[in-house]
Amino acid sequence: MNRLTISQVAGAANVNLETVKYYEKRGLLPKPARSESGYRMYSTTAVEDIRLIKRAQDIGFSLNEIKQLLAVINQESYFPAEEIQALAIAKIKEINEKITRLASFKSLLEQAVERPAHFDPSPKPNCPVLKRLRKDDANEQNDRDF
Amino acid sequence: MNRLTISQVAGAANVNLETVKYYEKRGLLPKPARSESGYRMYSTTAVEDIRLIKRAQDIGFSLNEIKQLLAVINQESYFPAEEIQALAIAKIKEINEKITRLASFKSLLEQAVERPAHFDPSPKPNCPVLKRLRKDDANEQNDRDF
DNA sequence: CTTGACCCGGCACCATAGTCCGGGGTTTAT
DNA sequence: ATAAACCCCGGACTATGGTGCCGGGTCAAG
Repeated sequence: MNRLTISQVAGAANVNLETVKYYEKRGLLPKPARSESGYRMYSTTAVEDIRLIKRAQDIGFSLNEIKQLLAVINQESYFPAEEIQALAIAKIKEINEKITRLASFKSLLEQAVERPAHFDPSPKPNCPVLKRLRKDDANEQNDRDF
Repeated sequence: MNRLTISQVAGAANVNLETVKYYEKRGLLPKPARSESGYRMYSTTAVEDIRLIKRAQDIGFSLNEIKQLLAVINQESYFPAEEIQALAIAKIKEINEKITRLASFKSLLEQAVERPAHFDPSPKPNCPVLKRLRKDDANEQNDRDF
């Protein structure tokens, strides 16, 4: 309850002021109290809320997903507990997969770094790392929705 | 060298045909050989290329970043080895950070799952998990570029 | 040899996630 | 009490990553 203005919140969360409004419009941030003259008044928790959203986003969730996830996290679910439960579990699974992918991509890059291109400036079309990478990558056929 | 058509490649990689063209246009996929009549002819490696792109993307890299990363990975660098080295190292660091974020977000969700909302259907505004989450989240102030 | 499925290039269109702008009030520091 | 700085809302604009559509050529099966 620190009566922050929108620009203070935006500044503290390191986002554009418009982004704060945008998240409000999208329903990711609760509608803040208003001053007599109509100015938005925030408490410091709003800053943390935004930071959480940004983290979730950075991790690869869309704003809609984050909205759902927030409902799960603070149990503001208007639909059955089992559903949100299932949602959370699905997301956890997704996160695990993502971690796996990150790890393998990372080792890919590490290999590339360890074997620098100092020698052999002419690019071989079939370097072993590329092949390896492709093999690593070939299994696990996730069905995306395009 | 299996002489795949674009739709076969797209089908195998589970993306839209237009996406394949798009990646080519963006320089993420090498320009394929053409048949006499101008049809694109792919080898099976194109499928793996696309899958790799999709994975990298899923992990949070933009197409431009992926383009650079691909250059690093298959050493098609037209710029100094140290630079691509540095790029790769920076990306590895990024990946590590992302893994950390994923892990903490995951444990957040796990907590929410473990403590289902069966009891107390009225949403408390200040549930302990939310607070916890916010605290977890409060440190580490990464400076984004908005 | 025709018909349906496929491909070409180019351009239009879409969703997501912001970001900016402008006209008009408000607050604050001088 | 007045300028500078801040806020309001609505709408336009941007970038990214595709996706759709179209007229026209091509390929393969019947």
